[in-house]
Amino acid sequence: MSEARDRLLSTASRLFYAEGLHSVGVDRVIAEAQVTRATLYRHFRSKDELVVAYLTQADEAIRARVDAARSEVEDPDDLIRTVGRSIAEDIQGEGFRGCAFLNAAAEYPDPEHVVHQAVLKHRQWFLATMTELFAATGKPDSEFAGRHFVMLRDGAMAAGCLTDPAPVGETFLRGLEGLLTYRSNLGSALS
Amino acid sequence: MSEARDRLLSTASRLFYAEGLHSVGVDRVIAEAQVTRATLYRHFRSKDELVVAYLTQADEAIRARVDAARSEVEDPDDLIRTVGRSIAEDIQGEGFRGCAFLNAAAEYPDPEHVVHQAVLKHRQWFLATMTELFAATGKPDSEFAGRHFVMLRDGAMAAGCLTDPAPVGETFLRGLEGLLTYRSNLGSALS
DNA sequence: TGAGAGACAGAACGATCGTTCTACCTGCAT
DNA sequence: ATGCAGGTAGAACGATCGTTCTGTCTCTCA
Repeated sequence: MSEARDRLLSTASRLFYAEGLHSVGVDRVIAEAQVTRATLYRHFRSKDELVVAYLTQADEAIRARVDAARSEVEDPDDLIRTVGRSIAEDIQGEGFRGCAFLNAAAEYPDPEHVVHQAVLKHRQWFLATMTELFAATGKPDSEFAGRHFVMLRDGAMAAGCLTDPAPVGETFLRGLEGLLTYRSNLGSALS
Repeated sequence: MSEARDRLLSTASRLFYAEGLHSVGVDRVIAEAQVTRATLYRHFRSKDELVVAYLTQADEAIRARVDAARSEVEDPDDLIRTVGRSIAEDIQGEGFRGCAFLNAAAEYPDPEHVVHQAVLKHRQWFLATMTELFAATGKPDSEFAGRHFVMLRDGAMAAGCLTDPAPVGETFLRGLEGLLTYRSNLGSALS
């Protein structure tokens, strides 16, 4: 859409992710985006809506990456590994500050709040998607595997910005490999 | 110490944990603790210090629980299971709102900030302690096992307040059992 | 040519933030 | 008896919060 809107959203995303949602006020955003207050409120009804737009953008970026991996990798196990490696790379990347959604949920604990609900929506999609990927391996109990994967991911994302990210990424990938190995010894799903 | 200080700290803990650090102002705290502003600032130099006191109290409570388990359970594997069950119970408990430390880190990303450092201190202790417990099993690679345990815990704590806690707790305990099984098939540590 | 949308500038709103202040009262220890 | 620590009460500080407002200027498209 508008060029000012893009600058607004990308600036807000950068600041929100790096410094937190409540810590960054609209004054900071409009100053660094070089936009006036009126412009912000023309494109976003409120700060909450700006936060939701930030999370929506992050959600779409992740979906796009998973979809890309899906179309590039055929083998179900390798596809899961690809997603896992992508996560491990994120953790090691410059300026990594944890999961944008987990951080947002920590700041907006009220389940009724729009921001909190945006987090839930993303997480529901991600869990369902990972469960699908595990189901595609033909092994049983993909529900548990999906939850296990997400749990490892959440832990890795949370710890990755609190300690040296290298061993965190390594532990995550090794844990994932353990899960895949465990499942490789299972019989095929009956249903 | 003082009776007003206790009321202050317990009220602050309840509000901070339930609603977040930045969302709860000092006005809320003093109102619900039925204490005046001057009383708060007699006992705590600033709000930051009150937050640190809240985290310190939580840290001590967790250390006490681990120490209690340590003196009650002899078998190393069972001791780890006991700590794991304690975490799973927390997640299922009334009013669970995630890990107080992970939530605090999300709100205070600056590594130099006293609150952030209180989080790091607690996590260093916890990781070191769990690594010790795994080392006590006599199996090798306790470093990885400790990191793996903490990663599962972090993921479980993060997800436990975002979805139905029952399957989260189940997944966590099943993942932990998988880790213990994997290690039971390892040879004894050489060093 | 003229209308309307989008961005500009900037003042101002009431509310809340964390913090400091003066002043008075009480209970306990020296 | 005196002093002081710890509590009460309440006003006030400057700063920042998110939001709304009145204007003006500049494009684009009918």
